[in-house]
Amino acid sequence: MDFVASVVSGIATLTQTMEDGRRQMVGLLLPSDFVGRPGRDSAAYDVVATTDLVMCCFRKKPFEDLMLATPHVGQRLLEMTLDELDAAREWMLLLGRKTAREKIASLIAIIARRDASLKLGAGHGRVVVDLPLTREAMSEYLGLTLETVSRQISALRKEGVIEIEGKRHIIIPDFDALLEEAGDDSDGGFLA
Amino acid sequence: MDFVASVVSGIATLTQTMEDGRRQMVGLLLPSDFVGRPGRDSAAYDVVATTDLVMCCFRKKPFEDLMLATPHVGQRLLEMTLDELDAAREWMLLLGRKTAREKIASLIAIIARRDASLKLGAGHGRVVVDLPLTREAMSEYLGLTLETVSRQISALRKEGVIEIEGKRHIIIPDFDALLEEAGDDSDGGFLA
DNA sequence: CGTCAACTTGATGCTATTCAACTTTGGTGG
DNA sequence: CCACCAAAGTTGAATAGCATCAAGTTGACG
Repeated sequence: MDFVASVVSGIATLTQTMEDGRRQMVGLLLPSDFVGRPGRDSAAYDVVATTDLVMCCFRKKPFEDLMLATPHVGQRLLEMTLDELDAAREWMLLLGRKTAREKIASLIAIIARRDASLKLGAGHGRVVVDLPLTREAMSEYLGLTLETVSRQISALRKEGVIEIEGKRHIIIPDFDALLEEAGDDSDGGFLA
Repeated sequence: MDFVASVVSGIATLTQTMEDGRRQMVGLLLPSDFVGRPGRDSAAYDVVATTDLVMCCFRKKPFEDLMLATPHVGQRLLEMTLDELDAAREWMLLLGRKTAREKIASLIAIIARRDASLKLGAGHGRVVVDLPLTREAMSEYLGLTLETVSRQISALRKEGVIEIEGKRHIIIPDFDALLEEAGDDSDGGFLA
């Protein structure tokens, strides 16, 4: 990787893979997210585009020069990295302690919040989301199998926590009810 | 938190807690690690000292001024944060995809590496470690119950992967064999 | 209209949790 | 010095929850 980049549109994922093929997503790159590390030529993760993707790329060397020249840029990058670290820690709580059901509810809430923060207007009532991920990608995000993901989504649907149109289009009649299922304490920080 | 700080000696943990009391460790602070975030007055995590602890503290405001004055400091802090992010991602793989046995082996390996990197001389043969954590703290690190931690440690002992003296003192007769149990691909990056 | 990928659903088994009893260790005061 | 106690750790039995294996179903596209 000789580049650093910023996601303009589309979605990419960062995943780690074990020798025997087990995979865990460790980063979900949505528009406005930053990729790559100045200062190291890492390649420890697979970066995979899951949709058509437009990224704004910079060669690493000139970018590093820019950082030295304008401390403001480095400042901003540190802030973004700290936000990512916070998100990673929230994610660790999810992976280590939440049930399959809570994991699914959390993921839907995270995605809903992410694209509410773009489209403006959070709202606690009726919310509509398009899942940008396949069931398999969700399972890699959540540390589950894709079958369990499918089952839990069905369960949430049957109990009226979510409604589904097609395969990816989700309607959340009551966002607070979803958060309840996610096990997050109410209104929880707008991290991711 | 009006401070930022650096751990001098002793050990502290960063944990998140759910309403119902489930806890997940999200940071293990060993000597040389940095705590706190310039730019935000976070308090989303519990910071708990698990041993006697000496930290080198700075009031946040002057520290931020220092960062603006000397870009080098910000630079270094960004590097450290990116390292932490890498460690967090490794940790996510552990939480999401590893078995209880692999988790335990991984934790022992991580700790062994951490204090080998201080004491110098990695070595692949016989290694000795003192676990700085209780079984409960380990279970919070690994996303397991303390009973499972205890059982898996016993299992590794019975199979000769590790030897135990007292409760915390561990001898690793063959470090590579331990790594094998950890499921990490051989020699895996020296991240944590 | 056939095909393929994504998804759903069912049956079964295994891993880690839960609940519970017990053992070991280190520290404290009689 | 040692008996006692609490904290830490171990071990067992039963159970729950998720994984695995195995068919199906749906929907988009050629």
